[in-house]
Amino acid sequence: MSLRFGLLGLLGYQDMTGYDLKKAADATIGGFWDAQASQIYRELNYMEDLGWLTSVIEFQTDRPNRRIYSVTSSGRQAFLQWLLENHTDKGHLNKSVFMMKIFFSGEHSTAENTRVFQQFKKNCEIKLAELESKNKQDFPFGMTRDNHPDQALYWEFTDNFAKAYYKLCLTWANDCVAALEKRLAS
Amino acid sequence: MSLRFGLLGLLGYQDMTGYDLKKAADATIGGFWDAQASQIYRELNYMEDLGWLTSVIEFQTDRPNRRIYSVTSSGRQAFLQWLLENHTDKGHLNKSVFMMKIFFSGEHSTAENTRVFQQFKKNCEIKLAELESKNKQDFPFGMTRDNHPDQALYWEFTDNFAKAYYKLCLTWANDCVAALEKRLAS
DNA sequence: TGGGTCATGTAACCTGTTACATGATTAG
DNA sequence: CTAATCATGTAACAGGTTACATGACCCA
Repeated sequence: MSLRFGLLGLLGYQDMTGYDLKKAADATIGGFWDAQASQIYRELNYMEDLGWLTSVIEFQTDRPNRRIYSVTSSGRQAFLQWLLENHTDKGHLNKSVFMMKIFFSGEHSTAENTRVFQQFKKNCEIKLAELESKNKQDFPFGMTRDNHPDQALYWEFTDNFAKAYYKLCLTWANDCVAALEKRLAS
Repeated sequence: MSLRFGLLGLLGYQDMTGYDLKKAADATIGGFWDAQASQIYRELNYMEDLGWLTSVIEFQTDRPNRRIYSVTSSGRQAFLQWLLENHTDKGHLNKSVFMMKIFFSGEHSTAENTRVFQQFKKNCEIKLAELESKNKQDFPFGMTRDNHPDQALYWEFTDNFAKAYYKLCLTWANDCVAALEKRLAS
């Protein structure tokens, strides 16, 4: 349900194809939402049925044709309403498969779990590095910070959150490893 | 798919009914997994079909009968295998409706967004308080730390993560509010 | 010549959510 | 008297995932 509105939001910045949207989503909301191409096409189709989007086909000879979507006024309205609706999602930690596994990791050996944490740390470092490098570039498809000064501050907020999150993961994992080592020693 | 294994894990500590499991899940993995009773019953049913669980009915006169589940050896095996499988979920930030809304909040007024952050902070404080108070009690249904010394350390890890997460949320929200106020002033 | 990019989709599936139903007992 | 607790479920739905299919062009 939320990817739907994410797509509407992105299309509010710029008319795009499903293919473009996949890339735009990865570059913008990708830090907290992994959008599947198949779902994007399905949502676009559905929203066009609802009258939230219209599309035109751009014919190409050397490449596949492109279906370019634009938001209608009723689509825009639906988007704004969604933004104002009461958040049922309150930003809470939820559905973390990783935490589920950690919770039950007492079934493994201490040595093995140490390795799991080390791997986890590596993943976090990769994520952090991605975020840092992404930072320097602008978003694609005309979604530059200059073009959208009112939005850019909020883009930064989500970016800051993601960075702080992965830093937290790193320090937490370090603390866990330290606790495991202490246990091994005793 | 993961609730499935969460239930298996909990039943590994203690035979229980679906009703018990709902409470046990809330008290243990509730910090990062909100389990729905209806799904619990469905999963129990499914796992019994798979042969991962067996159940006996305890007849009661004054209250509804209780169907008590126990893990079979094949269920135990499936659980252990799941634990060892490569994590596809790498603990990454994903599917955060809240972040999605923040990302697009440039459409609102600065004043309104400040209120959103204040509400968010309140929610986080409530969550933190819950975690602090939960801390002092033991888990229900015989899942005490003394009974499960090997597991208790990992229970703490997930608990620590949840606490650190909500603290991070608070400082982040404070920073956002500060940035918004700075903008209002300029 | 093989893999990546461009570009769009379908189908089946799995997981989780929401709403509803039942009905006795007990505590405030 | 009323609300909560005990206890188990069903049905419909929504949303997201995985796997697959197509086919041309371009670069190494």
